[in-house]
Amino acid sequence: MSRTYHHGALAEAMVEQALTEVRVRGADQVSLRGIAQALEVSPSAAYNHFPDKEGLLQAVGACGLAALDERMARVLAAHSSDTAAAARARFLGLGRAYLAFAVDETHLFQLTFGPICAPKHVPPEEAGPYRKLVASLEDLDRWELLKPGIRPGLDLTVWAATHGMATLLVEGAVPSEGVEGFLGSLSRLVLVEGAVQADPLTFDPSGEVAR
Amino acid sequence: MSRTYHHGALAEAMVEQALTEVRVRGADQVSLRGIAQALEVSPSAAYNHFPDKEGLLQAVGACGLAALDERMARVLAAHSSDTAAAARARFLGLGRAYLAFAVDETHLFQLTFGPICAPKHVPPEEAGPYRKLVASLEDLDRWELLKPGIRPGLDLTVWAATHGMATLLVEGAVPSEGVEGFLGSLSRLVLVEGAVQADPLTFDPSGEVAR
DNA sequence: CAGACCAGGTGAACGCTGTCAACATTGGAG
DNA sequence: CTCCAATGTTGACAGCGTTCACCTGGTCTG
Repeated sequence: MSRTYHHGALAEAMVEQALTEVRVRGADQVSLRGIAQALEVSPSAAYNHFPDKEGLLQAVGACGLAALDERMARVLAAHSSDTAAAARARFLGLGRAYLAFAVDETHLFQLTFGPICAPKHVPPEEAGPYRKLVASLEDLDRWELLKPGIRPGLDLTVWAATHGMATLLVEGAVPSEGVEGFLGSLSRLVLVEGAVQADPLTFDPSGEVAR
Repeated sequence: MSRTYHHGALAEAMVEQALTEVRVRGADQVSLRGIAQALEVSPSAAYNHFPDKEGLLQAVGACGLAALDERMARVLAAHSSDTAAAARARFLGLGRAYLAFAVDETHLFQLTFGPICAPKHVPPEEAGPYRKLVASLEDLDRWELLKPGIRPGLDLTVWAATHGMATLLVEGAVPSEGVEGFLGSLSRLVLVEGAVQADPLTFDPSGEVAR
């Protein structure tokens, strides 16, 4: 029906539209004008809500970070019991969630961790994904599932490994079949032997991106 | 000194000009027209040598890969002796070279491993940096410096960790002071204890970019 | 040695982009 | 009821990548 002169929630609508366009075509293929046109709005309307195009894309990137965080939160919720097996499952599940996000939200991942957005994020120590990783490692430590003597600096190293594997997947340098091998190898480096994994550790890749 | 009508080596000159502009301003801040202007040449002249702007940038990205490879080659040359200590030094030196490249050639690194160039590279198994890493790990294995049972998949994991740390540095998510801590932690995961590192392992960050 | 050839240059033009300044519209507070 | 601040519009600008028709001049051929 005939749009009123004032849209009412243009900022949110623009982020949402930009989000869907980023997901299918990639961040550098979306144009402010295109988004405005899709919303039947003048191109310059955006400047009432965002300082510039980068500002809009940064908002989209924040959505990407939130979506990743939510995937990881789902993993934690799915393995919340207080057992050694669950601690292992959380650790591997978090890694799998991170990599799954990279694989099936390639463009969004690239924007979220690319040059436009990365410098604008809150410092990683305060961001959800990193904190979840750290907590998971502390858990493993409590259950004495970590190899002895490797704790110092482990957070950063595991994060770098996972994030690096994600970017290699995104760049197409490694096929997505390599994910399980990577997780296996990482486990071999970090986890104590024995305690063969008990539960299936499946992760549902339901592709919802929040807000 | 009036330039002749035909430049003679426009392709190389454009790549070089683009390279220096990428290094200082970043790939998405360089324009074909700007490069042409700097070379006192018509903007459309580029299309005699490159299919489009991406083609030119891909050539620049290839230079970046070559520069990284050369840094790593220098490390190997500096620790070429056939001893266990040298094998260790090569491993750590390669990692340090990779990270040093990311730190002081941030923009070039981003282009080289970004969406424009990454898909165009030769498969990593044939590229210099990855092969050098693999060779280094095989070396460590020969000297029995690797922790037992971790060999399968190690190449990919160590590569991912190093590349991931490099991207975190580039994104500013981790300060460059974290490099040594990372290398220490990675060593702790991968290398057998004892054999404290003997030689200083310094790496000269002389900032030459080839070609 | 004339002349054609063609790789490699030019210039103008097109459509697209992000951005801005000046103006229009309107819901809601006083 | 009035006015205002928030929000949208219009028109313009400069710069971008890209294309097309044309021009230049060294090299090879008859």
